[in-house]
Amino acid sequence: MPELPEVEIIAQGLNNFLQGLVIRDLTIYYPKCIQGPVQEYKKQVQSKEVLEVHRRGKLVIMRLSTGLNLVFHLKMTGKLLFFAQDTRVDHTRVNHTCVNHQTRLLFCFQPRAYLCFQDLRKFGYTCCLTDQELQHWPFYRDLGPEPLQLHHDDFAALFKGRRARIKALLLDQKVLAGIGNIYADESLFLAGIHPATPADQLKENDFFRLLVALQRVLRKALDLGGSSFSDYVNSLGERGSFQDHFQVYGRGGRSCKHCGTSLERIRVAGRSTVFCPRCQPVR
DNA sequence: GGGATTGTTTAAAT
DNA sequence: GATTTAAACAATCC
Repeated sequence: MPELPEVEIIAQGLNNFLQGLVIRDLTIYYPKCIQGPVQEYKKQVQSKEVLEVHRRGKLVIMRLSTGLNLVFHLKMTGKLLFFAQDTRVDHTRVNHTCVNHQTRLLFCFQPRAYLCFQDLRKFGYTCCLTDQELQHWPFYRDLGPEPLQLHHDDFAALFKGRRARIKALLLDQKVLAGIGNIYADESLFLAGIHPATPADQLKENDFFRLLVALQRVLRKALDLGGSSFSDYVNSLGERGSFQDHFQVYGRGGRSCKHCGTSLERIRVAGRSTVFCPRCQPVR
């Protein structure tokens, strides 16, 4: 469930730790997490230097020397953990935080350090793409704008003439990049907008409040180290605390922190959706 | 063992 | 054709 704030924190951490390091070895425990030919992936990353690590949408992108990009999508339960040089590595994969039963990949760097890709659910994946391949990859190419770098004029335009429910569009990575179930529900609550409202029924003022709410929620989550209600941890294995500030997500049936009304749980765009019928009325 | 979990893709419907 | 919705899929936990 890492969404924009969690992926951003991971990418920033890895940028600090991995910049300038050279990939010396890669151990593959679960080949299916690699998209494309596995041996080619291994060959491509071998001896490459990490130039920089950043986030785009929910993707972690590690820029390597000679124009290659190591891309990760963490999906629900993916983790990217950094281990410094003095970490003991247990290749038997038993009861060890660095290499355990969740471990799918282990990168070994020079100077000695490790990057461990763990993923309980095995939905996460990685691929190695040239700059050109990355630009032409449909998922990457079609990503919508970054919510934190968006101006109010451009925001309303994203929804112009669209009848789909506002939450479905917030979750659509082609409309807006990086938003998932948590931050969609939380920002709609803060903006006082019912998640099932057709986008074309919203007024200019609604879009203004929605972008303010969205950016406020994302920034607060970033400040608090992300949401760790399940298994998210940053690149050092540390939990965030934004889950302690959820207003609606995962709180169906409990009372609204603002007005006391019982929060409702419905399905929108195939996903569990919680909202306050009083603070977010249908209009 | 069925249901819930989620982000994304694909197919079907409008 | 474009847009929208629903179903399918990945694997695991409870």
